[in-house]
Amino acid sequence: MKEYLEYTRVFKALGDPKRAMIVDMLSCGELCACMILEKFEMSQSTLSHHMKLLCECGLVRGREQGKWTYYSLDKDTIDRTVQFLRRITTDKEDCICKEGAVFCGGCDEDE
Amino acid sequence: MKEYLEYTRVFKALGDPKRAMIVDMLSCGELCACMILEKFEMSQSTLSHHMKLLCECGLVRGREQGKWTYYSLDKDTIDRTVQFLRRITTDKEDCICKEGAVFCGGCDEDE
DNA sequence: TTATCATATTGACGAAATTCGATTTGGTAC
DNA sequence: GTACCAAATCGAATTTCGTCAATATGATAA
Repeated sequence: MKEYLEYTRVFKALGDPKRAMIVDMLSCGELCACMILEKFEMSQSTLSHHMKLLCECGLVRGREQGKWTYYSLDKDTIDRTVQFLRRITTDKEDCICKEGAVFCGGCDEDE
Repeated sequence: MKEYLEYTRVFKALGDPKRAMIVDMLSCGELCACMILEKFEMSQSTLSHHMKLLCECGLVRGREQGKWTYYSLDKDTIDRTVQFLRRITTDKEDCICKEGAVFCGGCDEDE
């Protein structure tokens, strides 16, 4: 259950087009905030907010150096997120659909 | 650009824990709405709303039969979403970070 | 037809997200 | 020290989201 919350935060972060584009930009390597800001029509405070969200869910790491902050992707979080997505979309023995009473008598009888 | 919108809708759909759980439940096969409803503490209208979102982004397909609606995962959408996630997080030649002027003079000079 | 059942839709509400301008923080340069 | 720059934070306006009760739709059963 805690696992769902962990990864749905990542998905929520990727659920905004501008944040997905920021992730894409970072795929080639570390960038400082000002470089990212140049590519988008948004205020500095808005970008900072997006970067905070991306960092909080674990997708991105920030490294402060002097007055700049450099951002890069956390490949480990990405790998685990892909694995989670694969897991919840693949048939498996311990699926939550098999826990407890999931039967709907009406449906079974009338089908 | 249109691609970002297409897949961020999928991520947004996966960004809610209950919807992620619904996807997980469907991973073992088709289920009717009433079966899913039994597993969650939410009203029928709320579930219907979630199912609509999951269908609209392409993750889930609905099949109406009599008075029931059966839902199942769209594996193709899932595969393409995983590929998209891999693409935007992997170093590549045609990355958007290489388009146009992305330089931040100040950063380069002072670093 | 009338009743009933499964699901979808509508309308309303509070909570959360997105955005910006203004300000603050903390580092660098003079 | 002061001035300046990059980034974070704050406060407020607007939009979107998640939720429910009530109602509508549409199929089946009697």
